Amino acid sequence: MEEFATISGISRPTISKYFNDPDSVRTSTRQKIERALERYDYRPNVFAMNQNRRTTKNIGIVVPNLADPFFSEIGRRVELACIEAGYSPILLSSHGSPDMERDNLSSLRSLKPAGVLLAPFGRVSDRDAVRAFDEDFPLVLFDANMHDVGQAFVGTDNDQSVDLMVEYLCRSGEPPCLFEMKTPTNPNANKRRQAYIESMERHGEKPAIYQAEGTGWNFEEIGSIEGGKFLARKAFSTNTVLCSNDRLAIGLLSAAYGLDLKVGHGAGCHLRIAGHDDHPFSRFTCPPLTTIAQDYEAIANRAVRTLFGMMENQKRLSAREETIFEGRLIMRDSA
Amino acid sequence: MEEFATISGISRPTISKYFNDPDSVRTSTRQKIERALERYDYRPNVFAMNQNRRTTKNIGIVVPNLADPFFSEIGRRVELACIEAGYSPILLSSHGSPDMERDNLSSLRSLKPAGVLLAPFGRVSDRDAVRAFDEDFPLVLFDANMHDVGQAFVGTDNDQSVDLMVEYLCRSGEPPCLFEMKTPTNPNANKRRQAYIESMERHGEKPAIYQAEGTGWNFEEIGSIEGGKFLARKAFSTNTVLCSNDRLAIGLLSAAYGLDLKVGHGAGCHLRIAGHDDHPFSRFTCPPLTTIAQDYEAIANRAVRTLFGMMENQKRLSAREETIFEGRLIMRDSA
DNA sequence: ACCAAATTTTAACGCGCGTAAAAATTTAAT
DNA sequence: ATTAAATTTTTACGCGCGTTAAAATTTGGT
Repeated sequence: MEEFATISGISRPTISKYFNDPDSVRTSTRQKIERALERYDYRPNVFAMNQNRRTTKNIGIVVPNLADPFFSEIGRRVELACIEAGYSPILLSSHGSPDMERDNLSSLRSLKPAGVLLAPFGRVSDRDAVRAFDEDFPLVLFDANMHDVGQAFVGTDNDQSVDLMVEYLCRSGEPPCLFEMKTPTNPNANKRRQAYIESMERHGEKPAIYQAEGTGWNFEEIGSIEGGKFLARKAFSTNTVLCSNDRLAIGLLSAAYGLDLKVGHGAGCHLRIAGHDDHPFSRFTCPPLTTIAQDYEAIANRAVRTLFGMMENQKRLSAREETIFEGRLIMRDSA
Repeated sequence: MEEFATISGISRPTISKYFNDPDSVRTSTRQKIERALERYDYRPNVFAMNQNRRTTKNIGIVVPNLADPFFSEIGRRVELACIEAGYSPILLSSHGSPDMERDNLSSLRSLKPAGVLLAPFGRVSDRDAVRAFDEDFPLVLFDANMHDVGQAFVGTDNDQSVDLMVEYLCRSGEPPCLFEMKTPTNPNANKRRQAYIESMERHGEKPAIYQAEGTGWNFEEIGSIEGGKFLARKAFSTNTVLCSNDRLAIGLLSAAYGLDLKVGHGAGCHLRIAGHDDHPFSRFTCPPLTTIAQDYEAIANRAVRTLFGMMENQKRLSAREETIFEGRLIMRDSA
């Protein structure tokens, strides 16, 4: 920067000021700098900049698992929303491990982020670590809530969305049973189970829950193998299976196909299968998957807006802010 | 660090040495430090560390589009391989835009990465930017090659893999036509087309290529809509369609399902569909997709190994090193 | 041409750490 | 106990930039 200051004929502090905000210097000097910039490709070191700035333009984004298209999709949107606002997002995946979530938060500290968007694991997250982080930085949770942690939460209303799906399934055929993992990896699974039970009872139906063995993030495989066992044994009590998420549903669709069970809501179909989340590939399953669409765009935008709002008002929000968007029913052919 | 040095009773340079390599200090002092560490949660600022170190532990990883499961899968493996080796990978997605690829490389510079793994866009990458980066840092290309750029390339042998698939399809039924995008986003598409043509000629068959309109990264949608048009018009010259990649194939499967065309290699099937890449979800399509498996694990590991090798031998490799792994034929039900 | 306001320059310090050189200390070996 | 080798401490500088305060300059208005 010293060098560049010399050859551009401007003092270093002014150059520094320019890079901090080009409009903060006189037009004539700005032009001088920009002309020098063309001849001499100089770019300030962003980390050295951040070392002294009280506030950086860095935004941390942490998701549980980028290999899950749901998170890669919502992560992508959040990232783009930050870029659009002139910030430098850094997207970190915890690779399915709460330990790495802690590590990620920890390494974000050195970045001095202006704010952080976290989709936590939920109950298995390191509560103390998240809370400690929350003390030091503006923190917005999304997708999965954690009681009393983070200044704000943005997500989907599982009660509403599950109820909507149950309502539709009841109206259009047999009431659904629920297919989920016994020890769910997805942090929203518990809420959905609860929502399913309550909704069924409201509809005067008896809840029936089928839980797949297996742990980890290979939901399709679990859905296919464990769900296939239920199908083969004809264990499901109804012909309508609501899956806790689309990836399980995709696995179950695959198992049904292998067993020559025709899935769909039309005549001659053996089975209806519905999912939740509107996974990017759900439109292309065979048959296309009836599911609940989470409003990715709205969640991403609101989470980012909320964070930016917190960043502007220096001090913490007076009250924790929870925003939940309604899910939309996407009727396709599978149910 | 000054503070921590004081309370641990050790001088700052020694503390610094400890964090650089715990084994470089005497056992007794290491224990003192570690005991102090327990009482006083101190962690050095990694970016301040990197500011002066001639060599950091940072590894940059750049992929074209994390929303594509192929890249999120291989990115994930590369990332984990780096972590395992004690490095700090940072995974960047170019969101489908060559401009952002340039930006990503540019912002990686400030990180002073010990090395970078890049899956470039190929022809549409900013050749000069990549080459300039290559001058300054150890750079390994993977997935897509760029002529004479990067010190090494690791990928899949498209000639071999496509030939293998063509061979199988010819032996087991009608020879395949090729379904691809007219202006392919995937950097390997051109190689695969060429490989298809040559392989067909070697087998004494006439190549037939069908190109879908549309640009961007929504391959499934393009495969479904454009591929569906070909199917509806019965335009494909054979009953066997080799898709340039699995995502197109997934779209085409979906279109076939919608048209009530039974896909598979068994009796009573109208159509065979094959893909390429062994996309993480190809096992769960209906029917499961016959495809070519790229050896993700081998590619990821070799790319990382190669990079580490380059990082150890300070100077550049004498010759550019290209490693290509063979694809494996995965026979499932779709073809 | 003169003055106040706006801007830039000069000079200097700080961030959180790496690193180098010389001096002091500890350790291991004879 | 002596000595040499290994480590640690002291001291000081540097990285690439932000930031501040005072001094110098430029600008706009009249």
